Amino acid sequence: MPDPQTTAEAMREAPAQKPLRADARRNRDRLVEVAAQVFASDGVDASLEEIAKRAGVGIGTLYRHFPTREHLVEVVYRREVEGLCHAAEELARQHPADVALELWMQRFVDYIATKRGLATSLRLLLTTNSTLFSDTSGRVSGAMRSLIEAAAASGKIRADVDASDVMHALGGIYSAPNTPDWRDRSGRLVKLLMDGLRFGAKNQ
Amino acid sequence: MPDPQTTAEAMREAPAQKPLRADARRNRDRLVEVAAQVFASDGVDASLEEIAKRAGVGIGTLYRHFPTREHLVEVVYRREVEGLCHAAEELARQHPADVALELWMQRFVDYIATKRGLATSLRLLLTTNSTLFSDTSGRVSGAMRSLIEAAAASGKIRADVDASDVMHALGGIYSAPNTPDWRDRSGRLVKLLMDGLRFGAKNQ
DNA sequence: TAAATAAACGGAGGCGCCTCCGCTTTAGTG
DNA sequence: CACTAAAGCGGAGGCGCCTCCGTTTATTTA
Repeated sequence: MPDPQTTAEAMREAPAQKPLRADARRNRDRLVEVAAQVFASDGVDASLEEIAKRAGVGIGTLYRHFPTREHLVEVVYRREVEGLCHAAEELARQHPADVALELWMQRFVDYIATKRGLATSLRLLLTTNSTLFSDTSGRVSGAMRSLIEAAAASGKIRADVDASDVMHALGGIYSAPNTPDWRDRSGRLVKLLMDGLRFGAKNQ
Repeated sequence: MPDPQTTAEAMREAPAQKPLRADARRNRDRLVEVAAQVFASDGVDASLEEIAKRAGVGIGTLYRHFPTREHLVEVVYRREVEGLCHAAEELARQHPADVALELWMQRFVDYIATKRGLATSLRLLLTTNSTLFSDTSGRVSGAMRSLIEAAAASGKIRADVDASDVMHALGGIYSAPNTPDWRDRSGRLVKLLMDGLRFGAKNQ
């Protein structure tokens, strides 16, 4: 019988999946990376055979790692959300709190922009897979909350704002129609929002 | 300029579609009929080529009439709802009001049962296409309301029930798990519901 | 290092989707 | 009825999906 403590911990951390063989791990990572690019440029209905080819693996390998298109999309999506949240920490480290917040919101908006085209399929995935939804939206709003609290604590923005309100304000971007000047508009929206947040702040 | 009244009426009745040529109409009807059977037995992911073949037409013909799978599914679905509502009138004509209600509810339940397997795809279609949802649910609840009101008016069931309550009660069927004795269960549910409705009725 | 074995690879093949366009049929017109 | 234009037909063809299994490769063992 195996050491119960080790087993239990391993189970909690990585549920029942032994480490992949080196080549398998390489191929898997490569596939996710390529898929992220291809989905971004061609949409989530892009050809999986194309993705396999660009990743330099056979279609069979793709299907072994990701039994359905949705599996692959989910992994890519989670990775992107992770990147977004990681960027929040990075920006917080390298800029004054209010600037970090502004830069991050801009990046968030850009990210949403790239997802607009995929909205239908992605919405479907997010409604079907409720775990995915709660995980990712929790991560994102958590990142935003940290940035806002830090900015408020430093006195760079007013202290009386609620993170979820700001989240909703950014959400207004969704309702904007698909005009060509979309990017500019959203950029202005973020600036406007920041002005509002800075208004009446203690420290400058 | 065309006669405005004729135009307006034609527009309201059949929005901008001139009558089909005889052969086209024949093929279209045939396709819908075959599709209904095939969807029922194989699910809404059944092969469209199979449907075309069984209907004795080329795949091109199917696609001309129904540009996407969803179009075809929608037409089939509307037809079935129509059938269900028509059955309500028919039953009302041929049976005492309470019996008509009971028979119809049984039929409704059976109908839902056949749709259980398709639930995911159908739910998707119904959430995507909100017109379809409101049209059909309106039709169905209307049919039910008529039956209930007639039964209440004739004194065969109590007069203090609300049609929407009964609708909800039937909806409880959805929550039942996919056990093998599903049919029997739902049959008993309908009987139980009818007993409740008859309890304390004026006329027997 | 060599052999053994378990893990992973990859692409052929079969099937369904959907478009495109040359051919057929229908519904008017004289 | 004969003719014609418009409407409709249909299936070949190209592409993507996904499975299956013979071959290759990483890891373990001796």
